[in-house]
Amino acid sequence: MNKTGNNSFYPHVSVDCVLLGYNGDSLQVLLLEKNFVENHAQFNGMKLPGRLIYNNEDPDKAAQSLLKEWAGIHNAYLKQFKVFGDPERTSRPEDVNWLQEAVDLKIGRIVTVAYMALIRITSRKIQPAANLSARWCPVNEVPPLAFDHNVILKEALVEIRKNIRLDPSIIYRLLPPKFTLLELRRLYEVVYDQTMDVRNFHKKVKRSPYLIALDEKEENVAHRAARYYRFDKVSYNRHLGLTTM
Amino acid sequence: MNKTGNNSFYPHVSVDCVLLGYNGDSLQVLLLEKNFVENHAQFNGMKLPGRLIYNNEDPDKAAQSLLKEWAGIHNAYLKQFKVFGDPERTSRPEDVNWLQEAVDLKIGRIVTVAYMALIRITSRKIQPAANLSARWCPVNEVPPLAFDHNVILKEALVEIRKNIRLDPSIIYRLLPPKFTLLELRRLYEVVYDQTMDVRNFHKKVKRSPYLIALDEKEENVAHRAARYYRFDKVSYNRHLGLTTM
DNA sequence: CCAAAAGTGTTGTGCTTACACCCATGG
DNA sequence: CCATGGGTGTAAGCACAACACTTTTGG
Repeated sequence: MNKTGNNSFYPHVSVDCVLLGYNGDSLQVLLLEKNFVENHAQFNGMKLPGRLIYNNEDPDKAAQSLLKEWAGIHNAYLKQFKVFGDPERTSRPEDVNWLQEAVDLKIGRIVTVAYMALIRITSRKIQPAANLSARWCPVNEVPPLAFDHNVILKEALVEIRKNIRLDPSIIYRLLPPKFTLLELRRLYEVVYDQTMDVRNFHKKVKRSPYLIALDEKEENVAHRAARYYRFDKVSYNRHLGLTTM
Repeated sequence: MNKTGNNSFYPHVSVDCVLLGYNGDSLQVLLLEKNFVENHAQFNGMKLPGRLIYNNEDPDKAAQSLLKEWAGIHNAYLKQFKVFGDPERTSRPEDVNWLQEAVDLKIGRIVTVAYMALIRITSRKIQPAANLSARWCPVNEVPPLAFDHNVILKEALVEIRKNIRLDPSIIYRLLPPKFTLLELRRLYEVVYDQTMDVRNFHKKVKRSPYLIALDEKEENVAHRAARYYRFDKVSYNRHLGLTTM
């Protein structure tokens, strides 16, 4: 191994973003579809949103701009979680073709910084872009993706669980401002992929000073109406100061 | 912001390693001294071990090789923990000079992947290298470092505490194979920078099935001799399977 | 016998888990 | 009146924090 004077072989740097969304039912990840024709053959495949960073761009900023571009959101929870730098990660033939199509550069290799983000899926449509279409895909039904993106996704899911344990506030980003305890519990069950006891769950969350019961209840439901709650950021931050040390 | 065809402005990628060592007394970090003369002025300063990655090198491998180079060790706990990619991070004038001295390339900017490693400081000497000298420095007495290395160090210390909570086995890498509970407690106290109650500490660690009491005791100490313990990896892994899910 | 560190037990508090029934509402 | 989910309490076990004295050893 040796340094050479030829910069073009030094790695390029990209960001990739595992954008996780919740629609009140299942956890989904945003995938982009890549379609292009090469030598009269059609190539199809999906990938995570991502791109090379610009000359003078902070990777964190690049990830933020991806989030804005694809989800139209600029204040989501967004966290860098790992670098994937294996020199072979972009060398599968389909992936090489895809790269040459997308970027008009001879790319030696790409070191990518992986981010994860959490957003609430609303009715608002995801923006489609130039030659790509975006769609939400349940995390359990993700097809084989380009590059090492299946690995990146898997690691993001492990990471997000750790992060929610350390900082429960981030899970509330997946819920509307007012929510019932059933909705909250469903979300926990989806994220951790396990069922939870109703009574214990209620006791647990009611201990949290930042979960505030409202006077409002559901309306027009064919059963006893559930109370709405909201997450209070101010109380949460106060509470955090007391529990972290 | 725009892509250009000129690759030389794309970021270079480096690895930096926060190598934490314990000598039975305090937590130390390995720093390299950089000395060079420019325009008849002497430049001094310290930095974390690190370098650009080679053309076809996985950053993880690069970090491993740093570890081997500076600590002569190849099986330490070594973990990637964050990327530092602010375009301005290498632009302080002293740092620019240093870079031009060390690397005969015009460096636009460097995105660095930060690693942390834990090792036990033994009597064995740290290898000095070509134009650099290495030395251990207590983490509380670290001088201003090159680039953003003070920030990297600070984040590594936060990160290592999180990691030890999630995986206590890594703390035993800082102790000799046989150790007393006093030694173990001192280490925890140093890492978490707080004193711990002796009795509660004993109760806690004795609950761990992977901490094994030996029949050996200290010898020639001017007080009641303490029992030696050892960490058992096999029991630990068994135990882990039961507690993580 | 003194100095220095080893080693040990109890109590209260709070979190976790397991487990079953009545209540409110709309249709 | 029935189907649907809302909402609640108790007991056992375990982790955690606070707190003080006796034991062993060498000098």
